[in-house]
Amino acid sequence: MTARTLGKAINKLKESGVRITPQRHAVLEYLITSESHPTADEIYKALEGKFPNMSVATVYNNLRVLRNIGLVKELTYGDDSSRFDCNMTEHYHIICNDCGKIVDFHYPTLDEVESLAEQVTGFEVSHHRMELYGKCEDCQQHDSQKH
Amino acid sequence: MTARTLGKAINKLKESGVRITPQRHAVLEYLITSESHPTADEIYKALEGKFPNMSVATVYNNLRVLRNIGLVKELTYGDDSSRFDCNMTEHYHIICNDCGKIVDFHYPTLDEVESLAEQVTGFEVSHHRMELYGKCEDCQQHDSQKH
DNA sequence: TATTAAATGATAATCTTTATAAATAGTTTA
DNA sequence: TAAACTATTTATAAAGATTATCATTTAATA
Repeated sequence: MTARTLGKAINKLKESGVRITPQRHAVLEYLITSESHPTADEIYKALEGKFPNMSVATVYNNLRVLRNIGLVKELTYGDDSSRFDCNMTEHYHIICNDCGKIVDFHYPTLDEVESLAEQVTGFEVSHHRMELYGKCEDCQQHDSQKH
Repeated sequence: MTARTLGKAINKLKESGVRITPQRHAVLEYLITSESHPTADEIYKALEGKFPNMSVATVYNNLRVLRNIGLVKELTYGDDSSRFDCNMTEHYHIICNDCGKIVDFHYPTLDEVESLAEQVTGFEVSHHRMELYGKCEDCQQHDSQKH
């Protein structure tokens, strides 16, 4: 399944006229196979075995390229590093306040909020972002074990 | 009205056992009177007339204190500087992609999303954030004038 | 007013991300 | 296939926001 996804993604790269370098391929592959939402640094560290000479800038460059093509979404949270998400089906995220885990959360897109906002504010709405925050099940268990 | 708000805020500071220094008072006052959502640096620059010796660190320190007490909300957006919001009534924000303007947008809190997320993910949800993005009326006009 | 803990100011440090520029390597074309 | 053309990579410096450190100052209160 991920192999197929990777193939599709690479086709999209080719169509966009983007060169497929080993480093780029590896970044993309890592994003697709890892089920997580890694930071640029995590990707960098994960690939330094294969590419001991790879620069951090290369990771950032490739993430920007992938994002511009629309293969990757960048999740930004204040000071912390951005995280990158390769799952392009529409979904929201829920984030653990304690351990930082990010879990996908499917919910119908909030179109009605967007249309109301257009009426009220006069903006032309392009998109929205929403995240939920809370405590994940693991951290809830850790808590209950302490008491 | 803002005078009253400022008074209330200062009472809350006193109750919390937080000292009211001239700098802290000025930061709070600026946040309340300015209808905008300033960055730390904007506050710093706005107050350097009154406090030529004030350190940027002082602005950050005070913003952290005010946030911890619950008088101020920090709005974080990736790389860009955080913005600080003193309007503690529940509301969302809509942000202009072109000029960065942030406008308050009132909408009933999305409680049903939170409760559904709890069921689906097993998280204990504490809160959520949502922002809308688009083009504000000013920037729409600028565009139409160009064509 | 004297005391004491908290806050300030100056500065250095940290951390993420971007810019720069020379070297390298895909891709295209002859 | 080899040469040529660029995009990409690498290494490094730089930028920008925020935090840490620590000596100095100051607000609160007894």
